[in-house]
Amino acid sequence: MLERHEIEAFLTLAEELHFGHTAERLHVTTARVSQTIKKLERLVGVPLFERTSRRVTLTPIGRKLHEDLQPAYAQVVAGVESAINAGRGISGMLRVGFVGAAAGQLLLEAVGLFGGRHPECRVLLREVQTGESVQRLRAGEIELLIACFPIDEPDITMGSALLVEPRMLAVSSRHPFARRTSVSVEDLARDKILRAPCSIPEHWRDPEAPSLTPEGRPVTYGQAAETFQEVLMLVSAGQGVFPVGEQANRYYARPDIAYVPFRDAPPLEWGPLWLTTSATGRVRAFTQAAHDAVQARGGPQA
Amino acid sequence: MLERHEIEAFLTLAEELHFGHTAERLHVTTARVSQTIKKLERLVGVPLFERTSRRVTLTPIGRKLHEDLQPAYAQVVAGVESAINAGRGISGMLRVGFVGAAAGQLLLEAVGLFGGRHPECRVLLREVQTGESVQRLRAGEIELLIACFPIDEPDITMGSALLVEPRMLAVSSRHPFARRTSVSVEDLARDKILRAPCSIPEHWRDPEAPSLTPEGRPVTYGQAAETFQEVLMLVSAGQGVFPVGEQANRYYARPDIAYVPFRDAPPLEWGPLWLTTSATGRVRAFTQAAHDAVQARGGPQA
DNA sequence: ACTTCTTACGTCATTCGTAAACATC
DNA sequence: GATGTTTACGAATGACGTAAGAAGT
Repeated sequence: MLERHEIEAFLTLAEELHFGHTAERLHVTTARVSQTIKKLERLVGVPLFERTSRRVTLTPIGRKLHEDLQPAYAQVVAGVESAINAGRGISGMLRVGFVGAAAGQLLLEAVGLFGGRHPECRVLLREVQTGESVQRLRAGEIELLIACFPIDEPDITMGSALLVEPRMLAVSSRHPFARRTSVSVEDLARDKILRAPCSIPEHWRDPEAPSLTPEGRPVTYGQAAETFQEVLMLVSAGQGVFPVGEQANRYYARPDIAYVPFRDAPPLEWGPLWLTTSATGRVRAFTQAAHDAVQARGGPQA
Repeated sequence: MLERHEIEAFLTLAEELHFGHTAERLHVTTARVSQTIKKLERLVGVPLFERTSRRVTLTPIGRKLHEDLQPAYAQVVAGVESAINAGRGISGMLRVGFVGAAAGQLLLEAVGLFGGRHPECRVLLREVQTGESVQRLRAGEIELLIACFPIDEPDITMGSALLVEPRMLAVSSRHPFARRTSVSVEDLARDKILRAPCSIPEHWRDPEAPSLTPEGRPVTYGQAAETFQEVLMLVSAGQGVFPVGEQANRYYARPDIAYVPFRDAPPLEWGPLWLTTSATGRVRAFTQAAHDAVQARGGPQA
């Protein structure tokens, strides 16, 4: 079968009908065009062009080949370009999912910066619930997810943190902890912890005894919830406690919920997450914009 | 833009979803497939395949690219093949070389059948000498060669046998064997064998000891000859013996030569040979006609 | 432990440009 | 003789296979 340079030499010469112009368009020498065409003709078995040093014309078989090849090859080129654009390009649409309200303001700044840099790419923001966020990525409903780290899945890549905030524990306002000024990780052993995806970082747990606190107290888990509102409802009902970030205090302040800071928990990190196989130009450009927006504010801690 | 080998590697892998099978189909190593795909993915910017050492699957962008490329590339291939068929198709002229007189009658029947089927294609018959027959093919002086099998060249394809005839040994009429009613392959060790291309089938020889008979007797070779007349001259002069087909008895009967049948040699096969890269429509059509002509007679044995 | 994909490296084929020859007007 | 195509030849890119390595079942 034909090599790329052979097809392109043929198609270009069939258009230009001039070896010199063809060579110029392809950025090669005329000698090369001549040899390439000759090789093609050896393959096909008959001349594709009739040529004197004054005029080049297509033979009947050459004309037929051009008619067949030209649209087909254009389609090949278009397909590849479409793939490159999908993978590397920064246009079309980028669907960004976000969990909760915490990263909201941040996200708006990132969208603004990204939109200024890449006006030809629309951004669609969609709220997703914690429990379904990863499926949404995998299903291709969103290309990028802004959520809290870490998500320990082999096919998902985490970007750099956009927001780093102290941990707090959400408890019912009638809970004994509600009057504390701070709690410890060890206190988690003293009530049920409600379960929601991404609620408890893996490194809080001993890998060999995931149900123990760092000092070895047994931890018990309560009911599982899919959305943050469900969690708050269960907390309010006294069904358990739930570790959150400081931002919850601002966006989810409720009289029936108290947020008590941890004095010894590592901070909670929020940032971009995407399928490793879908690290497209759009995704990279948006995470870059988000990163830059955060740096402009003074970093993810601020 | 993509090179041919890149497109084919991608399309094949997208079909096979297995690097090993892909490499086999493309006649390259798996390492090459891996590198080619990786290069493609660098170009597109995202993975096209998701792979572990156990499973290979298309990513969404890979699937899209396959859907775009597959039909387009098939059209390119079809266009080129159509041109090749038009160019080297069954019209114009076909030059057929033949070795010796043995296949002469057969060839005439084949030409007659072919001419009836493809009146727009002229057939030029040329006698070629054994020693030069393959060069004539390679030089493009003939497109098809009717000679005796096997010719063990990597770039040459053998068609199905047109004529299968018992082996005989050509000896001088003064040779002791001349009075025998038959000879054995083992008798070859008792005189020098004259050398000519395609005289001794490979399967007569032990691959690890090609100068031994099946039972292990040493075989010695005499002078080399380029044409059959040269061989007969040397045989007549008592310089050695030479294995031939039964037809030699008919077309090359001479008082100074005796042809003694082998009682234990595999038969000699005659048939069409062509450059694998030049299996043109004309060549295929002619070999088909020759095959059909032989079948009409009752097969190659008759 | 085995299969399968990836990486590293040396070798070789093929494309490339330069330059001169050739053909046509 | 001017313009334009073909042939010849040395240089360099890059595609290839081998072999060792990594990863997953």
